[in-house]
Amino acid sequence: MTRVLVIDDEPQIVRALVINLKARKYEVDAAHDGATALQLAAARHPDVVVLDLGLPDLDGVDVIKGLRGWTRVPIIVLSARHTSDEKVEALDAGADDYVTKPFGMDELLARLRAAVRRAEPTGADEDEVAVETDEFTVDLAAKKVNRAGRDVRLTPTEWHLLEVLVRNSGRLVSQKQLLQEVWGPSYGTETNYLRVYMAQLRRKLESDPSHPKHFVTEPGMGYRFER
Amino acid sequence: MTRVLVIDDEPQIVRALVINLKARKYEVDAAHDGATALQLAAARHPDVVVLDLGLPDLDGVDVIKGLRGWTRVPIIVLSARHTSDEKVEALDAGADDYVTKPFGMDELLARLRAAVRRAEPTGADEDEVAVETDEFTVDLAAKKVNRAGRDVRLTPTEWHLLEVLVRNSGRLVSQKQLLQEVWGPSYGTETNYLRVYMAQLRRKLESDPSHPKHFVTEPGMGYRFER
DNA sequence: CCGGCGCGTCAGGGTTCCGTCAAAGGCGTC
DNA sequence: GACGCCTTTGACGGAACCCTGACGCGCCGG
Repeated sequence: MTRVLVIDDEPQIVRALVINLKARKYEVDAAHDGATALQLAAARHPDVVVLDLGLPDLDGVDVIKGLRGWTRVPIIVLSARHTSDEKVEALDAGADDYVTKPFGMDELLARLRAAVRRAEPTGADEDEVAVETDEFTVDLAAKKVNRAGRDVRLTPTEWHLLEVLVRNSGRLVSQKQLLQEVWGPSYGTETNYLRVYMAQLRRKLESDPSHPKHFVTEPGMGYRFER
Repeated sequence: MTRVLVIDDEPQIVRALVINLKARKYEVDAAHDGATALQLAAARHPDVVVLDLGLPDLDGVDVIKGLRGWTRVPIIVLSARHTSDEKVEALDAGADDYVTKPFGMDELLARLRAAVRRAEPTGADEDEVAVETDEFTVDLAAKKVNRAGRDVRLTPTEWHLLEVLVRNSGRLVSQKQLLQEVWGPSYGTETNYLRVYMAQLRRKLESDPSHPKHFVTEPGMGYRFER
């Protein structure tokens, strides 16, 4: 059964969604603030998330980023804001769709079906939450890196970079893709950023930073994380 | 480079889209009716499709179905119709997103980025991701070549050349086509480049580089990859 | 028999790309 | 306002890569 996580602070909207979804044989969890939402998502692993941007505790975009840190679950954003900027920001943060309130229930359900459908065949959203190497462990959900029993402190940018590499474990990630995912879609040529932060990651995580085993450089193409 | 197929019968909309997309380094094809659209999609394998529903020849939904018959390429629908029914129908037919006209260019571009982003890591718009021979394995998604259990390091040019040959596995690829795909459209006669890099590929991948089994020369014509 | 052509091989030199270090700029906290 | 942390930027040596020219070989036609 498809599991949906609904995040909204307005009870009547939550109720309407829950009723409609349950009637269509979805399994539904609901949260009314960002913190419980992130917690619920980690615990329940929903197949799709419906997220209202106007939450009491966290900014909606931060919720998106929090989710995108460790999962590719489809996120459909609900919002009362019609401005283009809001939409662009949410979509670039990692949302899959953006629906403005008031919305038609039929349309939302159709968008939800579309989101679930295209997520399906990739198979396991259960792409591990923790990745281990012989030297350190990366916990994507908890946003923690452990090395020799001690937690390693990473800056936000370091963590974001690590995240992208680990999520594509084994695959080559092009410099452009790294730049755009970490620094934003308007970046793509500032390869010096990559050099600096890759050096910092290696210094913090590799046992011999000048001869990296896990963060491999492919000259002229990009970087690759090997466990 | 990301390839976009724009389908719309209104010239001014097509022009606006093409200009904006090209300015952002997308490669753009355009069609003004459904028949040529389907043809172009098959020939060019776009990474994302922008489709206007009001076409002169075919119904928009039929175009969606025609595409969905053989590809999972993201489809973003443009339409002047605001009714819920239209949206539901298009989305359930296989569209990924639905934008009503008039639309904000920023928003459309953001939705386009979102569509491309989530389609990316699954890798294969192509059928096969990994190609095996008796001596080595080419993983097109991870950009990895494995031979006798060990990863083979390829330079960007070597990899690019290998990619073109493997994607045309079994077929003869002309020297001109190889040169243009790897070195750019303005090349076509510099066959010495091919000789050098083909030699390097064979040295790295063939068990007997001077008697190649997989990278076959067709004198005067081009090269062929045989698995 | 010999010259031309296409292909494979090799090695050098110019250029690009990467790792490293250091310092300046931005931002929030105390 | 001073401090600390993080990000951005610039500079430099060294490595990796790409282009280039030269040479040898086999094939074919003159």
